[in-house]
Amino acid sequence: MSGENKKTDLSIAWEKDIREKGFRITKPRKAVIDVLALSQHALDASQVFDLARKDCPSLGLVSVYRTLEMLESLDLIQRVHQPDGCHAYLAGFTGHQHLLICTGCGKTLFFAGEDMDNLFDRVTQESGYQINDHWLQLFGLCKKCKEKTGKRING
Amino acid sequence: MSGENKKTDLSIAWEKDIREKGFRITKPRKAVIDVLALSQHALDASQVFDLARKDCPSLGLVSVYRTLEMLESLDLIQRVHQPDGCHAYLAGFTGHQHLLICTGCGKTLFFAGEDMDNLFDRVTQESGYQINDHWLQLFGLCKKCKEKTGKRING
DNA sequence: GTGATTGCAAAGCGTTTGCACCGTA
DNA sequence: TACGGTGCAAACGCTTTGCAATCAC
Repeated sequence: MSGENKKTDLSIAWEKDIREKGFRITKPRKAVIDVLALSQHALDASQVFDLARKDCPSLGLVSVYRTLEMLESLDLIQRVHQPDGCHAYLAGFTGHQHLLICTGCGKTLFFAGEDMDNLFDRVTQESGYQINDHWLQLFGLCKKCKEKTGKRING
Repeated sequence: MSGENKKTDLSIAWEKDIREKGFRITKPRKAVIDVLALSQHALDASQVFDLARKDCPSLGLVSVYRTLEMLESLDLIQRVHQPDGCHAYLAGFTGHQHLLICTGCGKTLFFAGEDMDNLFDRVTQESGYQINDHWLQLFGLCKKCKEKTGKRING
């Protein structure tokens, strides 16, 4: 489960990556990067804005959008699609989405799914399609949210 | 592969369903229903609007939105999430998304994926999450689009 | 110093709402 | 006939763009 990495390392690595690509590290960008690198939740622009303003009160929403765009183009974050929206971003790019998302609190983990090759082979044969990419997302409740709903009458 | 059903039957069944739920069948609704029931592609509001206007020139975009909302609430269509957007709708509700989408022409098929239980069990044990729902989407090229890109230098 | 980056304000775009008229049942 | 449904126009919210001031390198 790579979603439990130490995230401080991640933001340092990102800054290095960003510099090497010719972009500058600024205070607004640092604030946005820290928020995303530290979070295990998919966050939308507005949520990143609110959280990052604690570190950088002068931050503008526009800079959040522009930083998200940059980080996505560098494959440092990816857009996450959920039933209630597709405008949230998550740190950690794996090339394709293998996500486990808690519908209670939004906590998100990546997982490996190597044993899907059989399914892909079968669908390829049955459909005649050439499969190039895939998304696999599981929705459920994390341990904490499971306990909460178990203890309450109306979760 | 249920994506290859006879779609004319589908729109008749939908109209029955809609009437039974207390909604009226009107010309604008018929036009929208026919477009969705006949299409094997996920279509967004604007695409449905353009296609349905051929049958019902007076149709307004607002009615398209309202009809899409109604059909989704009746589980007759579902929203499809793709890398380039999540505002398209597809006929045929399966309870969860098991889709095979052509990135060339957008043609979409449903497929069965029963043999994913092993994966779900494994992820449940490793993560402690209680998995309630899942999306599995494959992206690739259908037979026709595969041939096209094979024959052209720049597809 | 210089050019990338910023925040603000305004524009843009897709979607929703208010309302008077229309058409189905 | 009654009221659900319609199209238009306006409102709305999120996102992008234009621009002068600012800041990293």
